[in-house]
Amino acid sequence: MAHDSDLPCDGDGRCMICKISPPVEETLTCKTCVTPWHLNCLSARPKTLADAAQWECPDCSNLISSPPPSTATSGSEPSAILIAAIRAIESDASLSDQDKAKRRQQLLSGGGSDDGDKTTDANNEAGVGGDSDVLKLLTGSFNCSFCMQLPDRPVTTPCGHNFCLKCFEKWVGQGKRTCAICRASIPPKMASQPRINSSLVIAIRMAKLTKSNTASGPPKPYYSVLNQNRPDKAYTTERAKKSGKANACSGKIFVTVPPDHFGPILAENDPERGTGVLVGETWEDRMECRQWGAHLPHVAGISGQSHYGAQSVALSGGYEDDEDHGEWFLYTGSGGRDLSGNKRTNKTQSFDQKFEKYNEALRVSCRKGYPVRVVRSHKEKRSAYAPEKGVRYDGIYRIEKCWRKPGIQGYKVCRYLFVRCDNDPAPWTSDENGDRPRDLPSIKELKNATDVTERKSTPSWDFDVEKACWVWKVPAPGSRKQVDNVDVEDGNSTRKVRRKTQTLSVSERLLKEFCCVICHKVMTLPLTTPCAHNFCKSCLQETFAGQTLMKERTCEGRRTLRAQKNIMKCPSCSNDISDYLKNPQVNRELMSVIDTLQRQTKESEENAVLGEEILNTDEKTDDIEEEDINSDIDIVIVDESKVNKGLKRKKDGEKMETISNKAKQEDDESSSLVTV
DNA sequence: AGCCACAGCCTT
DNA sequence: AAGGCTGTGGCT
Repeated sequence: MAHDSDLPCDGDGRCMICKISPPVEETLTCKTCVTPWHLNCLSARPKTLADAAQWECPDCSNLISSPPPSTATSGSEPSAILIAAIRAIESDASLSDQDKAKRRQQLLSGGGSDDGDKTTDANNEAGVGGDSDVLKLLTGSFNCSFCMQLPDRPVTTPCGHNFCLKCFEKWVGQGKRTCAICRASIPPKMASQPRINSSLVIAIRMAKLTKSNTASGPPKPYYSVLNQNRPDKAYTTERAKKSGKANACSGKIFVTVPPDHFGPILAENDPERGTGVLVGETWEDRMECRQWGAHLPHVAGISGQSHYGAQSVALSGGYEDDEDHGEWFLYTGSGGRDLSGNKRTNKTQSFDQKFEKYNEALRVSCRKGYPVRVVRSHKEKRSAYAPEKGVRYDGIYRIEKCWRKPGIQGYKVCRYLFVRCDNDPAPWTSDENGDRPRDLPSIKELKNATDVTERKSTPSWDFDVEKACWVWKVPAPGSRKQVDNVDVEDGNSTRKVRRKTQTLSVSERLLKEFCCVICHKVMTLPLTTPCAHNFCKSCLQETFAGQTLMKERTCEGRRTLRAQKNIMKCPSCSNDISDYLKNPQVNRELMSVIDTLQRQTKESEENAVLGEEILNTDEKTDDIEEEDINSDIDIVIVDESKVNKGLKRKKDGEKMETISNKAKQEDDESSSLVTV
């Protein structure tokens, strides 16, 4: 790199060394990268006017001799190609200055020279929409400028540049504290704890997957996140504002049974351990339990389909009517509660339960005598059989009867008699054998019961006296669903593919990943915070509308206390991003990818509508004025009424002052660019 | 696309 | 300790 004392002017034209904005005659512009430098602060100045005209900044002139850390194998070639490419752009008379700037930017941020000749054309392949183009597009835009590879763990600097985590760490490890591309300083926290930009991860993974899919023959159906690509543990998505399992995506499902699988989960469906799910197995929480297929819903207590049957239930203490005797228990159906608003649980009943939905699913399992898996949660406090911690698999039960009766709260509830019928002993018993058929307990409440249902036909799951174990007497119902974690090519053409997989093109799915968490639309002027969350510039501005960086504090009118820093929490993760908000820079690489994807989507839609070729269109409207992109955010803004869309809670105790409201106009313009 | 759910974290 | 809050995922 350049001599350590050499630094260019920043985005506002201020010299990064002396911090003044030098007049034009004191600035020197690099002929290669067109960055302005302050003449007086340069360690080596050009000697003649002619030299000045052909001057190359210390960064560019050293590009060849100082390859970035991890390009040892590729040596100087990429840099030489890069410079040649920049020169080609500069000499292209057909481009406006703006276009040139845009292309330079793309190049310097890892713009692919992969294609050899037309370096920047990856972004202009709109309309074709071929899936492999998407990978090319990402390769052209997100390549780490150190190693020239598509990063598998991308990190984004506050100045809006993307690198591999490894390369970034290496760079920082060398003591560098400025961005390798624009020289903006890297905040200490980012340097010590870089965060992976998970939106980019998903996008890149998706593009790679798509490529491998198209490469090997017919296109495979695509799942928004394929099971095999999910992490082993539950994780929180970009959109989920609070971390924690309640708002988490499930992790990988380890077993190979379909979601509507009845009965025990056997060893053959457990490629991970080869044991199947064993009675007594305990998991941390419902999410983890889900991953092993014992009980899939992570909130609901019943897993089932009203016309098909119920596969499993959870005893979690949600219904006070439940009565647990270990080998048998009385279970209460779901519903009867007012869950309006955003409640998920509500202990008070306000209407009768009916045999519909999940309750009906349980009744089907009762009639058919299907085996039902049972898990008990530590939250069931009144039961002696509940585990101390976590969620435990207790084996197979059968529903022998069901009925309705007035519940403790007065409203009618659906009731089910579950009796254990597993080949393994229950976790609480020291018995070495599993269950034998047993007489049904006498249930007092049956006297007041209505709608009593008993099984009339042979139970599907029953005890075989000869084999001395519980088996399927009637073949298990065929699964109507597909296992999510095996490859989905070949064979069965009647398989159902999820709706979203059929309708969305790759570009559209990628665009979905690039949605702003605040407005839920595809980002315009995307910003990436140091905590690695992505937002529209305007949305982030609006979120902190009217807030100042510092908070004045007065002590009951007497004297002014030292101003206090105003904490501005990232809308995604509650990290303080006030420092970042002083001068956030648009992630241009991301922006250009979004641009292209939007063009592709738009054009493929038009193609679909017209069914004929579309002529080359001018892309003028998609261009964004240079000045708009990184104009300062003064953490100032605008119209408070626009801010509260239920996404942001106001803090009452704090009074903020608005400095000005100049940003409004720009803002409206940029938000009008939102498409899709 | 809307509804529903015996979660789990955070605030009071 | 109790109640509030809220993305997610499956069913309809």
